[in-house]
Amino acid sequence: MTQEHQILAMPGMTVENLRAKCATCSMHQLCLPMGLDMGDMDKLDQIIGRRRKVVRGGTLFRIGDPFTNLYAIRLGHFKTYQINANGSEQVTGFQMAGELLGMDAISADRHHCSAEALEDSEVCEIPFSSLEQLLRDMPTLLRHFHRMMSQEITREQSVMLLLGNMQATQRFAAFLVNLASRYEARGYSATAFQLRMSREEIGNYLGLTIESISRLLAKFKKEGLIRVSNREIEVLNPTKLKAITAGTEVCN
Amino acid sequence: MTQEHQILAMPGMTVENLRAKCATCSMHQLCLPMGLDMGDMDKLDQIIGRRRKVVRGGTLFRIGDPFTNLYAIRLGHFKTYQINANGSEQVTGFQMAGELLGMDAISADRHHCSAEALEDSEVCEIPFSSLEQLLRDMPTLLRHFHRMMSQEITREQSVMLLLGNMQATQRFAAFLVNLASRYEARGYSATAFQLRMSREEIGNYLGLTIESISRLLAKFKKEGLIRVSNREIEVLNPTKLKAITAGTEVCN
DNA sequence: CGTCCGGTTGAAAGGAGTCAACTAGCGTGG
DNA sequence: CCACGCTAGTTGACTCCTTTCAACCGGACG
Repeated sequence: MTQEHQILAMPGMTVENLRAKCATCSMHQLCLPMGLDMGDMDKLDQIIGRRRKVVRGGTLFRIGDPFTNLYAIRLGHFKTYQINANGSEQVTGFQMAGELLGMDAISADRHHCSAEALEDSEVCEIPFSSLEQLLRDMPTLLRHFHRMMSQEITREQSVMLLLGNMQATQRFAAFLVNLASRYEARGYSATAFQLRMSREEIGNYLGLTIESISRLLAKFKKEGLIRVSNREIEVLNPTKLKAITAGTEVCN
Repeated sequence: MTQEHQILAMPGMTVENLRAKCATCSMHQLCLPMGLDMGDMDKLDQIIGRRRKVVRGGTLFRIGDPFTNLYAIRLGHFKTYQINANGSEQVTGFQMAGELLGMDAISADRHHCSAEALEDSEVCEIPFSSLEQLLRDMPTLLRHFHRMMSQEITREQSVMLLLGNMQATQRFAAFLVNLASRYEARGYSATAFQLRMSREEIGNYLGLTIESISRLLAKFKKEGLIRVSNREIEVLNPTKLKAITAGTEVCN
């Protein structure tokens, strides 16, 4: 059952309603499966601020910016990164349409990372103070918001696992498997997709160098696991890729 | 200004009140500086469940356990860890008195990591459903809760940075500096403390082997940065340790 | 007194990084 | 339209940091 089907299984939900709502803001895509009814959705609509386009390479927010909004990605891809004390970057994540940005900023009212668009993108601004007010009257939304924050925590924990005790091959396999499953959850192909980020950004995220990524790509290609052409990826053997990720298959 | 001073600067707060409240649950220590008044504190008291003692080596919760409670550490130290698909552990954090455990479980109603006591410890159970109910009526608490979740996100991001682009020496320095600052924030010495975790657990957390930790300890000792005796640590040169953490000082 | 466990130290091995040369694709401007 | 230069990516050779393997130490405990 795809996410769309889950959404349509909601009481009172029609394809037209769904289209109309989802067109407004990806926050709806996030909220619909959680049991929000149409009345709740309308209230949510009212607090959602303006849409904002961000061109490829443009920044949505920077480290240190005062925190006022969360951002729901409507369209496109982003990366978030931190800057080390010595000036070096660390990519902390890649986000796609339907995901929420800026939750790390709540703790200190300042953004702790920067967000940059990997392609021309569009977001909805969600003024956090309005959202928090709304959360008080809408238990379902409150619950959902907490789930989203918690999900971000678990996501980061799995990256810690990746960086903490996986070898290069396993890390890269895990990266591809993760991307594939996220595209699949959004109704796109899990076996053919485009990398929106550069080799350098992938390497930075995985704690590897650009050369290592290049070599791993070549290796997977040689072993018949994937087909690669520039940033175009086709997964030929998802099972084995998952086995490598799990550490079942020892890759040499 | 220490945390205790901040707390005492709150209107209507006396040393006795503070003692009484903090004795009940470390959640109060967390909440007091955030502007909760005494009435709010009492309401919080009412939902806080039983205290629970966990002996050294005992587990508070395990991966896969159904999620019902958050836990505020009253006393002692814990570690949280995940299990990889191939069965290997990854320590995701060390928690001390005054910190909150279990927030990663909200997203899927199951715990995503296990929590084990590093010494005889005590926690307060906070039934999450009651807490969420209370959050609706107490904007200050709601805000505070969101801050705590967000703080966990930023904490993990800094671990990602540590694992993603720091060398062994820098990682270990960062680990010590982080511990020191947390003890300081709790009113303990920032220069002399005891490691509650084994070399193995430190290594696992930092993505290094037990031997590497041992060597780094010896190295820092030789360079006059610290004094070590078993698990007793004394920081002799905090400035240089911070410089190594920051990557300013290149350590050889 | 022997054994076990946590920790230390040394020597060798290996995986990823660094350095460097090279290729391909793409936009610009003559 | 082609040449040029720029950027992103690839590939090879070598280096180095951390791991691995192994021996050893010392305190706790039965």
